[in-house]
Amino acid sequence: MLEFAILGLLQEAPMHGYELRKELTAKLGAIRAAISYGSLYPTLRRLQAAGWITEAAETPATAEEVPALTSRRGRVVYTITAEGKERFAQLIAQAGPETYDDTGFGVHFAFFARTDQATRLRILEGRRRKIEERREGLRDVLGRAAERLDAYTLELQRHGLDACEREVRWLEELIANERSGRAPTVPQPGTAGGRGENDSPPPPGASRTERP
Amino acid sequence: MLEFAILGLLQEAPMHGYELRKELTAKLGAIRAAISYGSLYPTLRRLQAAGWITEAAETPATAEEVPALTSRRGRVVYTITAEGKERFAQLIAQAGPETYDDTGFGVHFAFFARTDQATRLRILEGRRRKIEERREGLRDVLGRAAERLDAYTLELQRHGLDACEREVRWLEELIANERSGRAPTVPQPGTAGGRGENDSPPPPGASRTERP
DNA sequence: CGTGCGATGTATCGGTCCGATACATCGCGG
DNA sequence: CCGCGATGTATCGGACCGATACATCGCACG
Repeated sequence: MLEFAILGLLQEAPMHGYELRKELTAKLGAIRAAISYGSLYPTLRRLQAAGWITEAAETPATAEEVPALTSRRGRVVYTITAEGKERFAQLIAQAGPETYDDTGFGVHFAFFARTDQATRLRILEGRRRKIEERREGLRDVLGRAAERLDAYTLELQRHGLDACEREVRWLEELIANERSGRAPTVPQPGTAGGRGENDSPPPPGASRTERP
Repeated sequence: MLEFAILGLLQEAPMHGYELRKELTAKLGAIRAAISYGSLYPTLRRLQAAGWITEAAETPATAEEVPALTSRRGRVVYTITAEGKERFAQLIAQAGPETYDDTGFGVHFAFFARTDQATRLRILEGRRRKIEERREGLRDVLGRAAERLDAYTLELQRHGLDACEREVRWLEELIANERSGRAPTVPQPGTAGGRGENDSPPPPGASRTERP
């Protein structure tokens, strides 16, 4: 999952670790708290070993002076390679069952702008199916096993069931929008600034591995 | 987290691993998919090593016959010890920051029937604070950084923000109920059977480590 | 009559990710 | 001038997951 997110982000610009974490947190803030460095740095090393990103120590370019004095620990800037872009495209195309769990779906959704329409539709429907199954499970428990559980546990299930129903409705809307070929619309310009002119998704069919 | 859940469940009845997993899945179905055996069995071993549970091979009692023939691999039944109950009570009393993340809160909430009212209140308020912070973070991103993000990412944040607002409202209700000393009421007797006579929480102050 | 398949049941292994921790530099306000 | 918060890189132990292996039981289907 982290691998996917990093490859996706680095296609927008080269970054160093700290920056990567901040961008990741901003982009995925809705689904996970904050990426730990304990996962980030090992993953970066793994990606580099696989040849999907390259690591370049940041030197002040044309400054051969002050060579060893204090030896400022340079920031390490990571850049995605052509193989890395291929890998990212491949990860999108695969979209196995882990794509439908909470985290996996969220991360994939966050990079829908780099995903072709057919795959977007497939992922949305896979997620919907999964949530529907969870919903049925909760309904079963609330219906059949209700007397075996205490009031708090039941309340938790009820809240979970509500969230499931809500998400299914949300997914239905997104799927309908997707089928009609439109970008996700802004239904409520209500509270926070509903400025509408955002990136529109790439035209369906275009591969779109270059950054804008 | 798993440790806490296992100790909580085993206070209702001794169980073997498979059963434990099923009960765990039923009780926590709203917050996590299913506990993996890859976590369950090592945790059971850890709990046993710490002396919080005991392990007993299930023998057919008064049946010394058929001693070695086919040697049916007996199920292993786990029982909580007095130290285990103490440990559980201690885990409830601590309630650190990890109690407020999604999983931690869910698990603790599922065992609110074994938690005293003061702690329930503390956990609910801690959770509310945490969700409010997440909500503010999402509002910031949607307000300030909106033009830097694509339409899909924004839609994800909007959905996340909605979920936060919803959860805060839910928590407010629970907190109000808790302060008024009532068990969680059933607001909607709508769809699934709203049978009301469940466990009521233990009287505040009572230690309540015995099973009913 | 057998045979295969789904439920029950215990268990390990590799890998991902988190939380705590350590350490260093920089700019700014007190 | 001193501390403190932001920036920045990095490791370590531990929790948990997903895949896998293996064994028994009962029942439905041929």
